[in-house]
Amino acid sequence: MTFQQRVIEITQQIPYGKVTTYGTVAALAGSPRAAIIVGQVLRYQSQLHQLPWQRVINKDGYITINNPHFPAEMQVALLEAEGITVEKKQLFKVDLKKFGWFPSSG
DNA sequence: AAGGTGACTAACA
DNA sequence: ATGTTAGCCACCT
Repeated sequence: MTFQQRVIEITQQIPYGKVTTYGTVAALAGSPRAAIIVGQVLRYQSQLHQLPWQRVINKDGYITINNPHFPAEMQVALLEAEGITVEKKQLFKVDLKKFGWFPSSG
């Protein structure tokens, strides 16, 4: 079981209408300091595994995606389609207190 | 197999 | 509040 496989499984467990952070996924996958790797995994595997990659954002609630094929605007659209409020006037910020999914801390 | 990369995060300033 | 720096570590080639 590789880190990558764990990331994929955990991402698939994020409930519809909720979001979590790269750091949280990394921690659940067993490497709390490998948050940046979570992003790499999603970048390479999101299409192949049809992952809900849009539900993973950074710890401050901001969308920091950097993938030409999946721009931030697309991620915002996908999140809003799930009923998640995105503050477009504040760098695409999501309220983690309201929409965050943190199984290990709650 | 070794090295470059970066969808992160915590410190600093 | 913004901008830079360092540490991180598994991804890919």
